[in-house]
Amino acid sequence: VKVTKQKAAEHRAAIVAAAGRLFRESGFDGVGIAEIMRAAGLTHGAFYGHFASKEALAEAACNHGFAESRARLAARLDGPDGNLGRHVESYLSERHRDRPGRGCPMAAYATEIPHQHEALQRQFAAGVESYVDRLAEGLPATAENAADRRRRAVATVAALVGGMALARATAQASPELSEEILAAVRNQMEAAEGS
Amino acid sequence: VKVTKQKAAEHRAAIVAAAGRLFRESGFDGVGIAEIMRAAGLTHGAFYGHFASKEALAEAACNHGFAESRARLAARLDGPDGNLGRHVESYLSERHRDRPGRGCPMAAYATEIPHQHEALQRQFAAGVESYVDRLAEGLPATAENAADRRRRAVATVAALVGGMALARATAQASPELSEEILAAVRNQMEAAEGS
DNA sequence: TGTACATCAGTGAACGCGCGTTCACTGATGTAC
DNA sequence: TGTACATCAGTGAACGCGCGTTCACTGATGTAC
Repeated sequence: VKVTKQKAAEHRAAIVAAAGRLFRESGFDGVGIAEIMRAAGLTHGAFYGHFASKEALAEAACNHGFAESRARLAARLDGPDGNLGRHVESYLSERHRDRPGRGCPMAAYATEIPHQHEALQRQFAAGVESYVDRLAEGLPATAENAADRRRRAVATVAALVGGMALARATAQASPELSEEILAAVRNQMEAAEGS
Repeated sequence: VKVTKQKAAEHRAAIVAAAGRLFRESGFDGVGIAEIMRAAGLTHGAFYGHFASKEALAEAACNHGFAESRARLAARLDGPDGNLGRHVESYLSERHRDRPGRGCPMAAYATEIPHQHEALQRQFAAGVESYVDRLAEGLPATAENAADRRRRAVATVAALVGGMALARATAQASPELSEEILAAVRNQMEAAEGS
């Protein structure tokens, strides 16, 4: 059942996309190859024609997720009347909270990364680095120097990721607390930007 | 091989303690019953005399971890010259980063919680709630009203948890980035407290 | 206080299921002529 | 341009391992007399 080279390439992309979504929704260890392949419209046997292992797929999916995430960040910072506040609003939204499969890889993976293999940890660290870089670029250029902007970018990312991770962790058991977390971090970011 | 009722109670406590450490180090799905029981000095067969399931143990371990964590928080806020800054320093330390097994359950578990069973999600949410409550109590009482203090407490927890989770996730692959994250969040908290 | 016996915490083998991975096979693709 | 054939993406059964859970058994505990 050989298929066109183009079809095969599309299949590979579909596998990465499905894995990216499912891994973010259920964790690396919470989804199996069979489920991912089903979501990609194939059977599990075809998997090893595209990737050497589940680990290799996790790396590709992580990488792809960060690329998407950076693109969204860039669009919000650079778009018409784009700015940091706009990004904060959509990052700390209920929509983002409730759709982890399409959201930030940091908020989805953070606490699992230390338990994963080294190559994936490197992918993740590179993703964080690139995300911070992009955010630092987008910060309003005030009198502060580059090092200060970088510090602010890092601290902002930490607050966003922590807020989203906790909002998701509490969403089911305590929707009020979850909402409160999102609002409190949004509020804090506004205050910090104002100062 | 029946043992004293007291011994049995000690065994149960040892199981919870071992589970609390191992779950925080490797995640709920990253450690098996056998490993936990070995760490507690017993064999795996004895487990079901103490707990109904691995899920039930996870709940007990989560609960216990939050209790420890709250006690530490209270000690740092109330102790001699204790204050928020003191807590921030030790929370965002390399020592805390490198010993997740004895550290904050939120920073250890946050992104795994949504994939776990409902009872555990409730335990976790209750733990977050109690941690926030305790921190809000410890905030310097300025002119701001109770709602403002609560918001600040929530935002502070989010920044601490996000910072620690990201510092851990990047520690292996990029120690510089990991250290930078801890420093940036510490810096931001000082600035916020100063204002 | 001493003795007989029921209780029950702990042991270790075994079960069953899920999941990552392998493999023999299929049949469409794309190339050599 | 048409035909024969090697290639190789995809299929689905099967393997092997780890892990949560069960169970028959052991022997010390603690209770009834």
